[in-house]
Amino acid sequence: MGNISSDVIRGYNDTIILYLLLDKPSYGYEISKQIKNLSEEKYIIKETTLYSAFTRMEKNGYVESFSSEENGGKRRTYYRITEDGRNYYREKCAEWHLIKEVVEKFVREE
Amino acid sequence: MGNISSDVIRGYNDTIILYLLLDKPSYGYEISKQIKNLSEEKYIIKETTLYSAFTRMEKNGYVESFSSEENGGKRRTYYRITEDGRNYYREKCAEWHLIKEVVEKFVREE
DNA sequence: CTGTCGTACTATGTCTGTCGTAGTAAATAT
DNA sequence: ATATTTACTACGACAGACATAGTACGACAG
Repeated sequence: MGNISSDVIRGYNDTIILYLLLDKPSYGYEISKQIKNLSEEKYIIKETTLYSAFTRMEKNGYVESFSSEENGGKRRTYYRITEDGRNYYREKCAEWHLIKEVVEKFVREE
Repeated sequence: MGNISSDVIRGYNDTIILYLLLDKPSYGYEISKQIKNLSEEKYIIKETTLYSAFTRMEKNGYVESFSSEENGGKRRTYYRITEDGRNYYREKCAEWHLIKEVVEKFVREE
C-alpha cells in the first residue's frame, strides 16, 4: 500500500540496522525479518540494500563481521556493532529530531 | 551545527518546495531564502539541488514555469504548482506520517 | 529421490538525486 | 568603480538503492 519510497528512508537504513545490533550481533536475514516485523510490514528492506549497507558500514568501522561455522545450520555472516557504530547511531538519533522539526514546518496536517 | 545530511532530507526536498508554492508561484532564490528562514537556518538547500528539483518536477508535471520579463528587476523563472503537484504534495505528507511512525521504532530516545 | 520452498547470501550494472565546481550576467550597495 | 547580492545554467562525479541473476545449502512433501 502506501509504500515507503526509498528516497525518504534512505538516510535511515543504517540507523535502523544499527538499532537492531545494539543488544546483540545479528545477520542479514534476521535483520530483514525484524525490520519487517517491527515496522508492521510498513517497511521491507531490499536484500541488496541491506547487504550493501553491511559492507559499507564495515568499511566505515561501524560494524565488524564474523562467521558462524558451528551451529549445524547454514553458514552465516554475523555483524557486531562497534563503539564507532554506537556513536554514529546516537548522532543519527539526534539528527532525526532535527529533521522531524524541520520537515514538520513544511507538511500540512489534516 | 549538527547539520542535516543530504541523505536524510533527500526524500523531502520536493515536498518542501511544493509547500512553498501552495499559495503563490515563486522562484528559486525566494524559495531558497524561505527554506532557510522557515527552518531557522537548520536547512539550507543547495542551489543546484533546488534548480534541478524544479526541472525534474516540471518534467513530472508537478509545476509549470513562466518568465517575468516586466517588473524592471532581473529576469526570473517563476514556478506554479499544478493539480498533480498538489496531489503529490498530499501523498508525500501522508507518507511522512508513515515514515515518522516507522523511524521512531528504531530511534532510541534519551 | 526429486522438486520446491525457505534461508543466506554475492555479483553486476543501472538509475536518480545531490553536490562540487565553475561560470554568466544583471541589479544594487559601497 | 567595484564588490556584493541576486538569479540562474552547465557539467561531471558520486553514493545509495535497486533490478536482475545466480549460487548453494537444508528441510520437507509427494
